[in-house]
Amino acid sequence: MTLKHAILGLLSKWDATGYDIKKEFDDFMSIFWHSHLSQIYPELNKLEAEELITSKLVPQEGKPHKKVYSITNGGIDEITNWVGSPPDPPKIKDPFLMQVFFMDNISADEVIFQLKYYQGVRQKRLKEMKQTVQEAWESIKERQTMTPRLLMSSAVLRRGLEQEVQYIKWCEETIELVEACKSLWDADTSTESVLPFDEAKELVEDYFNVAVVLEEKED
Amino acid sequence: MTLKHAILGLLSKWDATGYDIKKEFDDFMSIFWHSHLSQIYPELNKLEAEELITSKLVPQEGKPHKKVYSITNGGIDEITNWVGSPPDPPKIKDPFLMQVFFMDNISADEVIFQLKYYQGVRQKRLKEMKQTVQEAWESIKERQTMTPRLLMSSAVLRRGLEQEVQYIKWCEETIELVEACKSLWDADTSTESVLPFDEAKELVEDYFNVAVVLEEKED
DNA sequence: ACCTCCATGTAATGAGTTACATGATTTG
DNA sequence: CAAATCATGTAACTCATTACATGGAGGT
Repeated sequence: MTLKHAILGLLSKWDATGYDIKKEFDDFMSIFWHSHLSQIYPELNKLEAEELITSKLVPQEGKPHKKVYSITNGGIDEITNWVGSPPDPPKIKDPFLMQVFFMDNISADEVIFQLKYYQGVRQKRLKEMKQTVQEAWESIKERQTMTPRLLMSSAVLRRGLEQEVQYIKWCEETIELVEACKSLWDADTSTESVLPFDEAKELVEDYFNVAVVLEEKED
Repeated sequence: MTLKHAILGLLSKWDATGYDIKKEFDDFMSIFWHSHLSQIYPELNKLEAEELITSKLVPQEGKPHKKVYSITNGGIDEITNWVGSPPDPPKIKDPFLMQVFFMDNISADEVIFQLKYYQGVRQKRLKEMKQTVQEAWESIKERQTMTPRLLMSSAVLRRGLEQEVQYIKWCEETIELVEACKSLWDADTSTESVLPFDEAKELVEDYFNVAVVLEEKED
């Protein structure tokens, strides 16, 4: 249960409504968290009951009323404590990588198509992220102020950007690998044109070595 | 609901027990999936009821009996279809990145300590992954056979490895950044030694540029 | 006219985790 | 002698997603 800390962390900075929190999740925290409004609202009520946050109703003209939450001293204690505690392991669910893992079930051409399609999806996302970061950076430069908070959130945003860049590069390299090993998919039909093992071996080893050195030579 | 497809995907390759499936998740699929036995067993029963898989009881000596599952034609259809369909977006929950995002709440020294600690955690994991991949690769070289299945799973494993390598590098670079910007944390106490904005700006821009080029110059 | 933004919630369902229950064999 | 491995499951609980409900303001 870390939605609690995602909310407390945000409220340790500014007061906010449930709606604001959701937007912050989507805009700047999507690399490590996500949640629905229908989960955020009950959680806010729970945190208020635990006296980690308080709220006040703010009526507005031409817009619905809003409930603005503030963190309490108890809430500050809770978040400070949590930030300095040993982290839980990440829980990743990446359906696309799972599809790739099982793509021997479809043809080489379809594999390439899927990889290209997903590369496009990621490229689009990278572009959006770049723009968000760019805008945030411009407003920092205008204010001429750097704080620990801005520094740490920049660090996380950079991690998100480089993750996208690398995912896109991986798609590219994997497309090339599949392209070069296409004939492996024909193993049942024609025995002739199938890639010899030693050639495939070379290709896969090179593919690994662009990203990570597997064997450190010992001599 | 993709646990279904994780199981069907595995059974499209070999027959397996619930226990085997769990091990495969932990050993080779942990980069994109994870699940508990208490979730796998009921799911297997459900898939059998849907006639996507079948089972037979195999008694063993000195070990508990086991229930070996095989995929049916219906199951093959289901997995083939799914692999070629547009993927759901990934769902990441990375509590450590979230902690980093909120680490303005603790001192610069504590931040550096946390980053170093987690870097160690990731280094350990990388080492384990390297060994798993190495062993798998050795056995492939012995068999002298390359198949689409081995190719695609290698691609996913490499993605996992490079992800770890990059995460470790990010920790390193972020430690350096925080080290250089340490005095930002003293802003309240001494107004003197605080880092001027322009210097901080330079440091952060360099930090971004090692990983990703933010602004493409247009002239 | 329709869609998106603002704003808050409840209800139902689905997915995931932890705890409980059992028990022989092998490894450190 | 304790811990891990093999092997299957149920029950209780927490967390996450989708659907439902409401409604005005402003843009295309």
